[in-house]
Formats: sequence, structure tokens, C-alpha cells
Amino acid sequence: MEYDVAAVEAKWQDLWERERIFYTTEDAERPKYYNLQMYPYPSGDLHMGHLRNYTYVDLLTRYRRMQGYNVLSPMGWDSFGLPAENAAIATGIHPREFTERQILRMKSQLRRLGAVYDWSRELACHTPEYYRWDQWLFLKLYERGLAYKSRSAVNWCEQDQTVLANEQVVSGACERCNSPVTRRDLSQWHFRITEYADRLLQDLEGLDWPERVKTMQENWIGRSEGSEFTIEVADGQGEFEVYTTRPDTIFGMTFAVLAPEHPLVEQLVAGGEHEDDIRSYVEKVSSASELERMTTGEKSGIFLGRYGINPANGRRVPLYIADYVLMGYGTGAIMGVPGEDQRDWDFATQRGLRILRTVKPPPGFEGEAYVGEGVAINSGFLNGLPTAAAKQRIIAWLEEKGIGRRAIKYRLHDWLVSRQRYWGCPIPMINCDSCGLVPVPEKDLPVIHPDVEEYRPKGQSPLALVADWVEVDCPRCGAAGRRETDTMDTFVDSSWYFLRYCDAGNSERIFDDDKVKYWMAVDQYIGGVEHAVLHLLYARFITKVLYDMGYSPAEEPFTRLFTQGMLVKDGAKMSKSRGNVVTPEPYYERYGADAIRLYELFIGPPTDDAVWIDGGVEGTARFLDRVWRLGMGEVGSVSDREPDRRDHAILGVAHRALRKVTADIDRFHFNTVVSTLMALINEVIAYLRGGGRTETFRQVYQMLLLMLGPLAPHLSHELWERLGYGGILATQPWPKWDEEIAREETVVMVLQVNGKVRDRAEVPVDIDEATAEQVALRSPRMQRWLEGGRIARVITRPPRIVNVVVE
RNA sequence: GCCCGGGUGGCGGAAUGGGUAGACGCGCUGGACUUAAAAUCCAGUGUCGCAAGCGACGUGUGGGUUCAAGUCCCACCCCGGGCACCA
Repeated sequence: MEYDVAAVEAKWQDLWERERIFYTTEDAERPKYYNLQMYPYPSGDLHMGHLRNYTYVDLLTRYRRMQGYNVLSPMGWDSFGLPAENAAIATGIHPREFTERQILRMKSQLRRLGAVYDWSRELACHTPEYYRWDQWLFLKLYERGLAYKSRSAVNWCEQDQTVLANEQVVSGACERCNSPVTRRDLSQWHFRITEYADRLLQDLEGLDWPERVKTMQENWIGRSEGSEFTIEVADGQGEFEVYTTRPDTIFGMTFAVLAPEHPLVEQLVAGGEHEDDIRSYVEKVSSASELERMTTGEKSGIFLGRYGINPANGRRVPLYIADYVLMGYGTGAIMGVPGEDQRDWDFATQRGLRILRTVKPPPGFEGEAYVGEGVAINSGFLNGLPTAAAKQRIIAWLEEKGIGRRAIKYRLHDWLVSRQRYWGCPIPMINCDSCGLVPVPEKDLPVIHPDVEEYRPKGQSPLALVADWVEVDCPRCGAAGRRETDTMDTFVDSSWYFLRYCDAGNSERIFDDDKVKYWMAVDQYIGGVEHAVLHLLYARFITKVLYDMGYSPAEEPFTRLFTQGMLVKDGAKMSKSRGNVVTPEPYYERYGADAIRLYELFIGPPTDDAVWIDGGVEGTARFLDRVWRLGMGEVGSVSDREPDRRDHAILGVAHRALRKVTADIDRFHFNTVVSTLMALINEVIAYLRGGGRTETFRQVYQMLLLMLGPLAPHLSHELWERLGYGGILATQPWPKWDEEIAREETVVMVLQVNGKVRDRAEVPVDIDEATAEQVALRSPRMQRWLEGGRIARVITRPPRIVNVVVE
């Protein structure tokens, strides 16, 4: 009988949804399993690359369900963001309309794949029901001093006409549009993520995450230990702080450098003889793009015409400004120690500054700066001390003098969350001339996102043009006030949505305590590695804040993280912008969703990038076709004969396959799950050709369908029903293997002479060493290689291998 | 420059602790069925030598440890990713 792909798939997709098979509520009786993928931006059409990820998640949902877990697998939409807005600029269609249309399309495509979710929990962050809680969250952070507005140099994307967080600048360019990022001095909203730097770093340890991602976060947070101390400017012109990880080298400081944006610079320059030159240098540097500043060649800089005092030895050292010193890190000023720092060495040699070694380099050292550890020299009272001891000693001395202290610095910056764009959540703050910044009262939430005429960004949010929205009375004094017109970074939306899924419909609270307590944390989180220092860091931060506030029961949101590889075609990641996408439609029509799913699983290890091969789906379709014909009785024959060793053998094969499939799903080796099932069916076909037994076949085939259920659900559900196995496949328990049946009775033992395979013998699995040795020595083929030699040793590893060593 | 991954047939890949290298699939070759094609089925398919039972070689390169190395150690080459003047 023909397998009608379209009809069968539609039938089961309909049933799963109608019967709400994968909808769920809290149930204390069953262990919970919160299975989640990073919610998608509703970009419209899914290509094969997307389907790979959805297949993994769906496989897990179905598999854990069969294992008896109460599985929560929700779906929602990261629906604020630039693409909808850019489309609006191009077409005039309102981003809301555009977005909602895309959501519907994507839902139908997920359904077509056979992906199942608890749709009763669907959320979309562009809806007031959702973003109202973004705003509530913002207010809570503000109350706790974790949200603040301040003026500083920020990253500005000229193309998108908005500021960007540090995490969104990749090699000096905008993460979204890839155009160069410049610096601007602007007053912007930040979240104080740096306050959580230490906890974010420390708690990484307990997470079952890929090492790679943990390392990326570790580096991004960039904790360093050292000390800071004060340098006085000669002739009473002020003082400034420097930070160093090598205070032990302080005697080697022969100059000092301030960042061009350092606040003291203005004071030091005013009235000085090089005033104009210095000002134009500062001008030049600060207007340069990140990319231009990131040169690694010649270090630019200029002498300030002033001197500082090295506190260790009282010597006068020249003060410079240079662009290799960054205002955003440490104190924005450094001591220049050319002997022990390569950057300072470069700067000093380019200008003929004095170089003094204060750590003794190892014999034969021929490099420039010596950055390793060693014994202090030319360092007054530190002389003779090894680096670690010298550090202790000098810090104690600085503290005693009251000019320095131990210090810890992070590379992590506070998270810049305001954006000058339209399609995002409005920041719930009001500016009042007399009260200053006033939060919108909680009862007035949500601050509804207004419609606008003009979406084009012009350096401020298009919301600023909606006068009757902007102009409000100050909630505190009643005078005329103006709303904040910036919107929030969409990463704010995504930093807590997984909590909202636990209680998505709640209109009274952000979510119910008991519900989040039951479901959190996410047991398995799946997404792309590109979010390692973006979403995955922000989500951890916000979860910790909510935990501290008593809202989240979990301090860490994602217990286990899996980052899948991308799908590659023609040497590049499959993506719309590269124009190398493979659309699933023709494959759905020819082979069906199950064949696509199976090939996505089979294509390679889920962690690795995989190359799309057009003919690949044909292989998995052929496999499914064989499964079908087998179930329909079109292969071989069965009868009600007595069981014999053929039955025993095929049952062993099936139970071993089950054991391997279970282990391989657990360790995310989905590609070998598929190959194991293929190997199983090849064996079953051979078995049936040799005359199968009705009951044995039934047992084996049931196991096969149960294993195939999470992978190729439509076909396996249909067969399960047609063969009258009872109930719906999805709700059957995952089968158990019997070690006794799975045990192999005989195995092929390898016989080697001097490590080379010379023969093989079928032997009982429980063969002992002595017998194994005899088998090897008696083999005629082995004897040919043993003749004339003296047997020095025989290594037996029964029942695997016997290696005879001859001389 | 530093920190992670990774180099296995024509291709995707397999080989949890050192123990049959190449499972499974794609592709290709030959055959069966067919008037023909498609579909399906059967056989073959790492390289070299051989008519063949067989032998030699073979997991990026060069060394090493071991009875035995894709797997462990040392050095190097190449590819991918992350960070990149962070004091």
C-alpha cells in the first residue's frame, strides 16, 4: 500500500494539536523537564538550517515525554527588532502588521515539520501583555539602583542610527549591519551588570554548558587582580589614579599615559604651550571609529608638557596621552613600564623614552619587554624579591602611605540598553523640569507603544515625533513632562522570557511564584553559539536580579546548554542574505517531513557545522519507505512457527539497538541514532527474508516504531495505529531493553601476530584467557606466521583480541 | 599574539575506557526485474600489487611510548571559531 505523505502528516499534526497532547500543567507526581530553544525572531520563512534546530528540540520533547517526564516545551517570538522596522521603512507597512503576518507563517511551518509545543503559552514581546513586564522590570531595576542614565562615550552605528551595547560591537563593527561603529558622547540608559560581574563569573562553574561558551563569558567578564595608586602631577597640578596588574614593577615606571578622554587632560593642557596641538590630537582620536583606533602598529600619542612623580622613587616622569590607553578600562590611566610591558616598550622606543628593567629576565632572554615573572632588580626595597612577594610588599607599602590599594577590575561594561529606534519597548520614564527623571507609576503600565507616521531613524527615536504621546504630566508634581522616547534593547525582552513561559497568561503579575518554582530552571536550552556573550550573559544577569528580588526561584536560568552547529552550503552559513538557502517545500512534497527530519539528524554531529547535500534526504526517505513496507507486510514473510535461534538473534539485535539509541539520544549523538536504526532495519529485512515468526516480528517492530517515534513521528504514529498496537504512539512509555537478551553469545575475536591481524575466530563471549590463547595458537593461518619464530609473549584480552608476539 | 575546536575513502560521517579503521548513508560500477524508464532488489566500492586464496600500505606531517595508537606524549603544518593595545 502506498504511503500518502501529505494526508498522513496532516492527520497527525491535526491530532497532536486537537488533543493538546503536548500541552502541560504543573504535576507534582512526575519529574518536570523544561525543554527550550532560544525563541526565534519571526523572520518569515524557515530554511533547512532552522529546521535542524527545531528537529533537535522536538525530538527531545517527544523522547522525554515517553520517558515519563512532564515536559514543558513552549514557543514564542522575539518580535521586536530592526528587520520589521526596516521593512516598514521600505514598504510603509506597520511593523506590527508585518511581524504578526510573519509569526503566522512561521507557526504553520513549524507545524508542517511536525514540531509540537504547548501553544497555550505562546508569547510575543511586541504585545503590551508582554512588554508591560519589560517596563515593570525596568522600574524594578531603577528602584534598586541597577538602571541609571548617564552621559558617556558610547558606540554609535551610523547605518542604524542608534547606540549599541559593547556586546553588539564585533571587531569595531555593528553586529547587525556590519558598518563601522563610531564613538559618541551621549546620555543613555544602562543596566548595572558590572555589579554582578563576580557572581556571573563564579557561577559559571556549576553550569553544564559547553566549555567554549563558558570560556567566552569568562574572557568577556575579564576579571583581573592588581592594584591602583595615585600619581601626583609635579608642581601641584593635580593627581590621577593608575591601575596595574604588576605593581611590583613600579620602580620601572619611566613615563605615564592618560587616555585622551581622561577628565584631567583638560586641566593639564589649559594654558600650556602645546595646547592647540594636544587639543587637535584629542579631537582626532575621539572622532575616529573603533576600527581605526584598533591599529596594532605605531602607537599614536602626544607629550602633555607635564610631569608626574613616581611615588616609589620620587623621580619625575613625563606625562603623555595616547590612544592605546582606554578610558573605558581601569582608571583610564597607566604607569609606563617599558621594561616589563610590550606596549609600553613599543611606545617608549618610538619616542626614545628611558627603559629600565626591574625584573631580571632569564639567562639568554633576547626579547624586548620581559613580561614573565622573576626576581626584582633596580627596585630599591623590592630588590631580590620574586614577583609574587614583591607585589605583596609594594601593595602594603602603598597602603601604608595611603596612596594605593589592592584592586580588581573587569573588562565587562555596564549594559547600555537604550536604543534610538521605533520597534522596541518604550522606556517607562518621564522627564520633568522640576523633578528630573520620574518613573512611570506601576499602575500606569504598560506605556503603550504608539503608532508613528515616519519610521526612518534620525538619531533619535521616531517616538519623539508623536507629540501627544511624548507630552504627559509629571506623575510626581503634575507639571508638564516629557516621556523618554528611546526604546529598550531587544535583548532586554529575551533576558527573562523563559520565566514568563511558566505563567504566560498572567495579567496580574510578571508570573506566579508556585509556577516558576515548579518549572525553573530550564533543563535543556538549545541555541546558537553566537549568543555566548549576548543573550546568554544578559539572561543570567536578569535572572540573578530577579532571584535577589525574590521573584525567580533559580539563580541560574539554564542548567544545561547545547549549542548546535550551523548548516553550510556552498562554503557559507545558510542564510537569506547570502542567498544560499535551501527551502524545505519541494522536499516536503517529494519526501515528507519525516524524511527531512531524519536527514537533519543524520547529517552529522549536532555540535558541528554540517554541509547540506541535496541527495541526502533521498537516503532517509528510502529508509522510511522500507520501514513502511515492512509494516505493511510487503517484505519477506512471517508465520506462527516455533521460536528458534533466528528469533533469539533478531531480538538480541533489537535490544542492543535500543540500548545504543537510548544512550546516544542522551548524549546528543543523533546522527548515530539514525544509523543504528538503519542497521536494525537491515537486519530485520534479512530476518524476514529468512522466514520470520509473527510474534517475534511484532515485538521487534514495536520497538522499532517506539524508537522512531521521536525522530519520524508521522510515519511511526500511522504505522502504530494501523498495526493496532493500541493508544497513541506519543504517549507510550519508552521501551526498556533486557540486558540478558541484549547479551551477545558469540563475538568475533581478532587474532594478531605482532600487532597485525592474521585471523579472526568466532568465540563465546565468556571465553577465558587460556582458551582464547589456544584458539589463536591452533589457527592454521596464525601458524603460518608463527613458524620459525619464538613466541615471546601472548597477550589475551578475551573476547576481543589475542596478540602473539614472536621474535 | 593569546585561548578554544578540528584535520579519517570520491562525499557526509562511524569507531564512549588504547584492542577488527572506514559502521550507517550519499555517490559510483555491474547485475536482476522491465519493451523502456522510474521504483525496488542483489553484488562490488580506502590505495597499491595479484588471475586469485593473499600481501603491503593507510586516520594532516615528523618523532616517541606500547604487545597494540585515529585514540596517549613531544614538535610542527593547515582549517574554523573566539578575544584582541584590557595596563
